[in-house]
Amino acid sequence: MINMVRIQPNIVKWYRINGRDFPWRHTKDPYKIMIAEFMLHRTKAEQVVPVYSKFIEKYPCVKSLFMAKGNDIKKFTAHLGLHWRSRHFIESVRYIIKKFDGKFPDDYDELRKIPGIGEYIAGAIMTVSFNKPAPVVDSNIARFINRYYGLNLDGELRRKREIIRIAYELFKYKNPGLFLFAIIDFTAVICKPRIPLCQNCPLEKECENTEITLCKNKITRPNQQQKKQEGKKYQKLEMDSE
DNA sequence: AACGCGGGGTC
DNA sequence: GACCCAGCGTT
Repeated sequence: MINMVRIQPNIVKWYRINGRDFPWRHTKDPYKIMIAEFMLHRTKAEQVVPVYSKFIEKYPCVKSLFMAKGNDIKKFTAHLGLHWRSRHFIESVRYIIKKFDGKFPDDYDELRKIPGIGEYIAGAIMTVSFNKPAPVVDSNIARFINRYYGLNLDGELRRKREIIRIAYELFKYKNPGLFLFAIIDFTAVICKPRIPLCQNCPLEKECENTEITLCKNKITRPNQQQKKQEGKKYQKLEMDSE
């Protein structure tokens, strides 16, 4: 059996104190979430902020983007790389207008049919915009699940059945959209790819990561100085009692 | 299941 | 230099 009683409240609690703030976190509008996620595709969030803000200013809704010229849209993605993504901005709203009369469906499988929307973005819209659980798995969430439950899987973690199943269970939280933002920041700052800050982790006690002992003994020891400096910014949290 | 994509930052 | 980033479409 999977133990996940305290995971979400603790990650959310950590997030309320230490989380990052981004403009797309102040809306539930599925259009804006979609635009943000298109831009965040393999791209650092900090890099997306100015581009997103200007884009939403110019194209605040589905219809305004539908009327836009392709060349004008390309100017926005020019500084983000992966230029083929500009197709998504154009074709997604065409599809939404044609098939859904401009209104986003609150259904995972229907969202998946929109050009440019894959499993992750469909899940993000379901949780953030519609407050419904979905199996949202990005590379960070996959890494967290693999570590915390000591699964020791390797390869393409995001597509492993077991990881997707656990992610779905995790997102059956009362506020799945909030949990998404929280776990994204938590995995970016604490349970990060290299040298996770285990000593600042509110979940350390119940974490079954075998990688951690390896990390503590071998990898992080030469970097104690670095870890201490980073650790100062984040208070260790007590476990939730609920 | 594996691969390419890209500018921009970090280590 | 090597590696990573709120993934997706293609093969």
